[in-house]
Amino acid sequence: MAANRRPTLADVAREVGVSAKTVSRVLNEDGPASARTREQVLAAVARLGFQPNLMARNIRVGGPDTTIGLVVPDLGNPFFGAVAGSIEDRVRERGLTLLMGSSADDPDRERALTDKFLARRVSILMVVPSVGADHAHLRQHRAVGLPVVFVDRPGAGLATDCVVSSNREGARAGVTHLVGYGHRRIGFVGDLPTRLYTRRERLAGYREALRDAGLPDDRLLIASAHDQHDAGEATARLLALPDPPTALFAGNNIVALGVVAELARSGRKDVAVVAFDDVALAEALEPALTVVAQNPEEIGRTAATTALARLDGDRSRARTVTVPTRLIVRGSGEQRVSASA
Amino acid sequence: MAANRRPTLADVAREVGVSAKTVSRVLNEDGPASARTREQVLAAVARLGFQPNLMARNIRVGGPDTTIGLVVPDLGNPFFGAVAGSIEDRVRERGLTLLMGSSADDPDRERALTDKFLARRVSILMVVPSVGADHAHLRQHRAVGLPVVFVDRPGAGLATDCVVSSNREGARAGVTHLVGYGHRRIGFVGDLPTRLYTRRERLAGYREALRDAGLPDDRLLIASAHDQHDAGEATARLLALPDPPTALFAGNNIVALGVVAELARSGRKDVAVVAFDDVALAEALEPALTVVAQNPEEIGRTAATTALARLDGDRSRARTVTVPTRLIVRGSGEQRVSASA
DNA sequence: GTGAAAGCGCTAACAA
DNA sequence: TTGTTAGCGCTTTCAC
Repeated sequence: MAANRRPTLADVAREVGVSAKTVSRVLNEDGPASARTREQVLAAVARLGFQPNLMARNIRVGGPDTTIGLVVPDLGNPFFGAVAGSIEDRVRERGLTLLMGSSADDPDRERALTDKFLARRVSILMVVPSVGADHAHLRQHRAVGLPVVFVDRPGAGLATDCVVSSNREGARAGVTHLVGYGHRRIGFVGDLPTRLYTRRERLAGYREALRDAGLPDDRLLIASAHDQHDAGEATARLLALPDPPTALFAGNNIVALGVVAELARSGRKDVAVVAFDDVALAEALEPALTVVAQNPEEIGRTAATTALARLDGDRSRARTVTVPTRLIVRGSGEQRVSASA
Repeated sequence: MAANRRPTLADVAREVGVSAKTVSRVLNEDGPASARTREQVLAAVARLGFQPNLMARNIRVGGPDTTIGLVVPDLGNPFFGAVAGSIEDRVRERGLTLLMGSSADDPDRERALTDKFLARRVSILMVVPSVGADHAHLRQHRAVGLPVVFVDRPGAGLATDCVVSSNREGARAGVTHLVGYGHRRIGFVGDLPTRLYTRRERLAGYREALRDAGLPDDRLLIASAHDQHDAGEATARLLALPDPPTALFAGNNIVALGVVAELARSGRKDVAVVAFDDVALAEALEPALTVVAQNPEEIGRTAATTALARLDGDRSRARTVTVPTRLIVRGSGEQRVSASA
């Protein structure tokens, strides 16, 4: 019960009868040390259960901490989970540890998190920027050598490295797939807010595909949803239109869940669907869900690689890397337009 | 380009013409400060873009760092993502930040992560323990006041708080559901390794349900898989048995994906299924997937609440909290046994 | 091969 | 209301 304090370097030194510096030397394999001393020190360390205080070390050494700060909108979203896992894989070999937080797409929460990360002197800062967040304040940190990377979306007010999916091209390919099966009225169910980069890009890709096909862009066919439930309702509303869509394009993984669930609920097998971002069990649906798959592992890896290069002194211009998406045709896009139209 | 050093408290103090302590006071709203001084300090802080070094502060204050270390097997698994998000939600109000890492269920990686977290003097340590990991080394830290909580599985070699799902009861309820529809040969597809706590508990629940129903426990009906792909193959093997199961129980979310995908691939609608842990789109499958849903949010919340109570001085005995599961009947468990048997 | 002293950036304790 | 001194746990620097 005695809240005994943790042993320090000095405790170990005292135990062995050497100076603190000697212990430090042994532990960091810095400078020389006699075999005998080394042995004694190591024994004492084990005996006392000494664990060096990394914060104290960092303070003295002055360099950045061996952590990497990552802000995502939602830890529970599998897409961001996959990105985070990929980042971790890539930076682990460099001894970096992940400091993570979720912003809920709230600029204030994002700012609070990045401020905390900066106060901890993270080695690298990665952010999935929230709509409305400004990142001008990060400029000074970047200037002092902190790599800042935006992930999934570009940030505002700061020119720095950025890794995104090929949202526009992907959406265009997905919608073109639907057009190819004769659909002329294709609904778009996007996420919110409408100013969200991914939403805008994917909508733009949708519109490009329509234009390519000479189809009109009917605003009535464009819906939005915050979450899976809303996406289901938006789907129902679209299908209840006087002149309803015969196909739907889902703007992200969460929306896709809602769209697919609603079609299943209402037994509408006649509506073609393509979703942006892959979802679990897509291939087990009937029909199996055709998707524009993102590559979260590659996004994470690229972001990490870019940041590490900066850490190693890469001073080249900020670049935006676009990670390709891939149309995975599984069937749901192939419902032909019925004669009713 | 000049890798100028970051401003320190002393820089701010010099800029204003006061002592470092005064700046410290203003920033921490410690002690008094004249309106004028406060104003000047704040202005200088903004002008220099000063951000206090949290590590230095922590070192001096001596308490634990305002971080919480969390080790999960896989950041990309939505179950652990949901747990992590829930923990973060709960501890954010206390100003704690998440330090996260994935162990890949490897005891060495787990140990490396916990050691790093301990070296950072985390306020709380939460671990989803890997099979084969020993946690005796954590005892001394717990003794010094560090709350240690095992999540999803009990740890070995250390009696401390633990939060788990009602694995056994849940599995039993799920299998009983299948028994209720006349199934006498029910396959179990579990995860690996077989020594995994959740695997063993769920298998035990499965066996209890069989025993309750007076059904034999046929070892041939028990399969294992590491990942989704393997689970699909295991499913195929089970169904290819001379006397195959008419129903399957999937032992976790990943296995469920494989089982369901394989049944879809082979067009086997006659096989009943119940899965442990909910999966996205379960309700959109045909038939919709009946699951024993876990409650990752509640698991995370409970783990966090328990740990915070310890931080606040709760010295009561270590307790294991079991978070209830819930059978969500959606249809896939209701395929009746065909006459062929 | 080892140690003493100084200092990293910050705050506790005591003055003034 | 403000400043001074000392020291958190560690490493750097320089001496021996």
